Amino acid sequence: MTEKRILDAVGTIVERDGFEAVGVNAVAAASGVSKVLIYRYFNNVDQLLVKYIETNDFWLNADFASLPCSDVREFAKQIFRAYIDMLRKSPALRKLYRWELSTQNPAIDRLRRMREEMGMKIIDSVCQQTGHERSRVAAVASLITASVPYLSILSESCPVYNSLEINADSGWQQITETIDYIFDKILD
Amino acid sequence: MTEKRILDAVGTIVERDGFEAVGVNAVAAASGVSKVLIYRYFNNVDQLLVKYIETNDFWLNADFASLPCSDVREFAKQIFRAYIDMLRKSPALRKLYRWELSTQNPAIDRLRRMREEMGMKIIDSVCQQTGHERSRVAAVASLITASVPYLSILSESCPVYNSLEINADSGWQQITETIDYIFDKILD
DNA sequence: AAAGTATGTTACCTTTTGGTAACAAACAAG
DNA sequence: CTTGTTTGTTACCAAAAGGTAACATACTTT
Repeated sequence: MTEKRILDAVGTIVERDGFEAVGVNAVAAASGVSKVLIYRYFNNVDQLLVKYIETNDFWLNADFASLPCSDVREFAKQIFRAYIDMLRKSPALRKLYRWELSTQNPAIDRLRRMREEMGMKIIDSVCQQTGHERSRVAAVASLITASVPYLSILSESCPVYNSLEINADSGWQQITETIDYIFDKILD
Repeated sequence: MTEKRILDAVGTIVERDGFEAVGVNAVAAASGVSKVLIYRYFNNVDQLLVKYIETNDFWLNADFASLPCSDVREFAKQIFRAYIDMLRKSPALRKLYRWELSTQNPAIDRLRRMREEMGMKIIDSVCQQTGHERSRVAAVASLITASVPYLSILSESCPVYNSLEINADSGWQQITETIDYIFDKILD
């Protein structure tokens, strides 16, 4: 129960200030639990964060497998839509992506492996069913999947990017439509 | 002269550990200059960073205007190539882009305004000469210009992304080719 | 009832952070 | 010569960081 209170406090801090702000003192203050107990339950802050990431398992929550998959092209579009939705509605996920860019640890490595695995699976199936080059499909997928976290993180402090309102639905609708368009044009 | 030593030290720290690591103590240690002098020359760390950004003026250094601009499509491709090159070869620029995602201050605002202005100018000319919708062109440009900093930052700690070797020339060649390809397909 | 283990609190420690006061020397201008 | 400004050093301060020792309480287990 105390353990849960600590992890909940981590969640609160992450959503508000990001993973960078998670320290023993901050967590102790936010949870009302003594510092010493944090060290007893989790050995140090790193392992606390690992536990937080694992319990909120970011990539297991992303069950793209459940999407309707009639057409491959449509399936890919759906995946990107789900990806955008997740990042747009979850501050914690945005913070995770931001944190990744300046930190390295086992939890992040694991997430990357899962992401890589999932990505390859999708790219493989797209190639198989459309007959396109793997390298081309991989590059397109990378460009899109990389831009989405960047723009969603940026939107928190920069409302407009190249005239796109990235902090509003309208901007993301434009982005979604353009991703669809690229897919229609590229995977012809 | 002392001023230069301080700014140089900032550069060293930024390239190695990023803007987040620039503090009075760190700069004093790296430059061999007393803390007090840092406060005398620049009033605080924020203004020191502003000065550093302004002297290394990141967006004035990016003179895309000097590129050969026969065909618009070719011009756009050249710009993206230059953009990728800059980000790939300058650790400081990568660190700036990373820093931007978690900080807000006047210097960053200014950079964003310049970026926005330059972006709009290019997008305008592309639209004008190809007859494409502004919103579509803006969205494509945003997707690409957002993915490049993300992937280049990521490459420092994650060598492979969707099977692309983003920490090697080969991966970026693939990306460059695909950007060209997208342009040829989209700006038909 | 006694021993042992899990749970919690208080109080302390060191290091590093940003920031300043006070004093010393160098040098130009009256 | 002396006044004032620039340039610099030493030494200090308070706050916040990560981290631990020691003690108290409670709940099992034999």
